[in-house]
Amino acid sequence: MVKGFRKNIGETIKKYRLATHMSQMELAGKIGISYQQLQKYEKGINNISISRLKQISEALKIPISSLLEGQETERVAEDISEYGLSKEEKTLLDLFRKIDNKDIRRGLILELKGIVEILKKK
Amino acid sequence: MVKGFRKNIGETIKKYRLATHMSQMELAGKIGISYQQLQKYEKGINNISISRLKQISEALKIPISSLLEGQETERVAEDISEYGLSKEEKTLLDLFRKIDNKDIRRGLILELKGIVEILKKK
DNA sequence: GACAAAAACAACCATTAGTTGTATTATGCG
DNA sequence: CGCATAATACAACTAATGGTTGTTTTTGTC
Repeated sequence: MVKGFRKNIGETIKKYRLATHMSQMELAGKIGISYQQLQKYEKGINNISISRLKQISEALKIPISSLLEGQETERVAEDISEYGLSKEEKTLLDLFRKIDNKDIRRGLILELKGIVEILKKK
Repeated sequence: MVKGFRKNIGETIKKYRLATHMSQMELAGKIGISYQQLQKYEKGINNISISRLKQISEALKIPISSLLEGQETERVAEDISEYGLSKEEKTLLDLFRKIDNKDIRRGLILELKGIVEILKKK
């Protein structure tokens, strides 16, 4: 699954391999697999594991990140602020902390439980 | 092969998962695999492909690089998971996160604002 | 055109990624 | 406490694929 992704990486590998004038056999030899297997990587037929990718990056003398180029998600941590809380969650917490009345806080928790309970049954 | 590497990544995944208060089931659900399979990733039993890692990083809302760089990211995750929430606050957040309906979440925030407003006037 | 070397294609096997099912361990809740 | 239920761990199995070798096709270059 997620084939397009795989293929992309394979092409990137090939690109860097050619850039250093290495044949499939050479590179494959360095990382200890058959060149036919390397072909599969480059063509996106087989999945590439992290450890494999690291070996390849070392053989090509480039950082892993170079092989991941174009793969990194753009809007990664867009709405994540400190402590791994989303803005909305932070707002919630900030408001909640302003409620100094214990009973009201308890009540709110109960209300949430109720809502969650109802939503669960749908 | 190259087991140690794999395991490290699994542990990093786990740390980030816990940091965002996600259960194995939740995260596994988001990326479309069984939670048992996720366990294997976290325990380093199964290899993790690049595409899979990307899915995971997206589900956790962190860049892939965070999962790749062993040590450095470990500490970050540690910090995240240890932010000082009271038990009550944690409960609140956990419940809030179970509400997948955006409007309901919004409504709750508004309600809190109202409550805070009223309390202020006393 | 000939000849190698490099790359593609194919068929096959061994490993494992991924599944479901069950067991165990927390975590509430009355 | 004691019971329920969520969360995690463990086991057994199967389908998929990672990886192999063998053969064909392409790509030079002399």
